[in-house]
Amino acid sequence: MLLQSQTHSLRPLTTAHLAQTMTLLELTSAELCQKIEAELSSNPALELADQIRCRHCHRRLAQTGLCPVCSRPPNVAAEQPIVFLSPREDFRTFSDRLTGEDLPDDNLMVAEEDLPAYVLRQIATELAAEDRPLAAHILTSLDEDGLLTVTLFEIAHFYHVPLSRVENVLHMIQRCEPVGVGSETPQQALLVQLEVLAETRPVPPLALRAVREAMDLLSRRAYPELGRLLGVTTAQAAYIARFISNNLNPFPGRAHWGESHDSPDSNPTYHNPDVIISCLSQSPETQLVVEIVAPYAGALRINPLFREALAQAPAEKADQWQAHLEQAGLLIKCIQQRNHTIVRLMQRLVVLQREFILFGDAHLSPVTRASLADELEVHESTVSRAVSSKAVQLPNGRIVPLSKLFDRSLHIRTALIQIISQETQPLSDTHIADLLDKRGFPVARRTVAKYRAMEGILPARFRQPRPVFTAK
DNA sequence: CTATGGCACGGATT
DNA sequence: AATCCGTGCCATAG
Repeated sequence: MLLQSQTHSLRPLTTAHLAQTMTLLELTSAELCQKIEAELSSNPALELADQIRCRHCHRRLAQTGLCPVCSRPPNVAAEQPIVFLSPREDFRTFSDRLTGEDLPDDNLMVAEEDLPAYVLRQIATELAAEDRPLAAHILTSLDEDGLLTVTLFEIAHFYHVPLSRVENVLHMIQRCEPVGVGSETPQQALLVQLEVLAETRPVPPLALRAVREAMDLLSRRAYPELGRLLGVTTAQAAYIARFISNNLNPFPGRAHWGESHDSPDSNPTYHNPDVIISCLSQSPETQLVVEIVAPYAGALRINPLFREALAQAPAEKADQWQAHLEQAGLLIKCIQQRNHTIVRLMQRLVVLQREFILFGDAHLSPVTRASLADELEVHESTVSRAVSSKAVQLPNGRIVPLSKLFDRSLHIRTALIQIISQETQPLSDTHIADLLDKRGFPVARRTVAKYRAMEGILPARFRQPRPVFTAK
């Protein structure tokens, strides 16, 4: 049976095709990258063409010419996002991005590249080129808890730069996911986390003092003493402590991701984003740029020499070679299809969740996978597969699971958080339910309790009777 | 007596 | 078909 490698049908041709497309769709870009590499080394029919780059910005491309950002037509509606495949292989290019300068340290390469690469990617755009060695040095000096093992002074001394510059770089790093990474002590990590957390949700004012002044009491769970020190009751002290342990992590290296703060999910793969969303400008009408990380896209092809050689293949090898050829063609086609699906999906999704992407949690609209599948005219399970286990990087640098864009209750939970943060006296669940109802979120009282629990907020009677004012 | 958490059920989602 | 989520009912703590 001949392989119709020229055919560009978007519809699966064979059951094998179908099955493989399904499997590929579930893979993370990093996993796909590994799979392709495995295939490349075992299958001689497959080869890697030269990388194509944009003539202007040198971004890696899937097709020749200008990248979609550089070539974008001048007047496009803001709602229309720019979506394109970005064939970068992330962890590979980690060293690429640092080069230009000499690498300060050999152990930078393989050993613990997951966490450093993950963090570096988040700050890559803001980081001045001359600060890269500093960032690299810091990131490669982390222990498994994500804490710094060297002093800033040593680094400054090593590069002969002012301490303040190192501090600046560290500050950028600390504010990346996992928040607090690179801190020198657990205490410092907690402080950074509090700072970041306070931007998106209310934080008990005393938590800051508790961390700053009473770390030892916190770790010993000495709540009565803690209460006395802070001038509040034991119950309130316990609440603070619980808030801290629920929402903060003194060892940022053992990261959880996103906002979730449940049990230590030791998901071993740090998440390279599969999709990167950024803004073209600061204005609220900005067009969004969506990069779909698709390793080797456009660079993978069937080795023409192999195809020629096949004609004169020794008889005993002919079958095997033919199989190689078919396998390679199939893989390429499946990858194309995977990318195509993801592009279409993101294209639509970004439009639907534009508000959320730009303005944060409160603006998430509850989109279901089913409804999206319907619009795209694909099967629900296709969307499900494409969404599961992938991560997306938002313009603000946060990396969250793609499934968060399908969260049905996040916007209600943020409304709830907001209500509680503004309460002058603790409101009962029933009362909160009423308030939510007035805002257009009809939820049962019982559900309020569930949301509270999810957010690590204690029941009304354990909350502070009235806001305690502290020196900020 | 009121406010909450636990358990379990049914419908929606995956 | 399996799972998740919102909700109602009931026991319990304050």
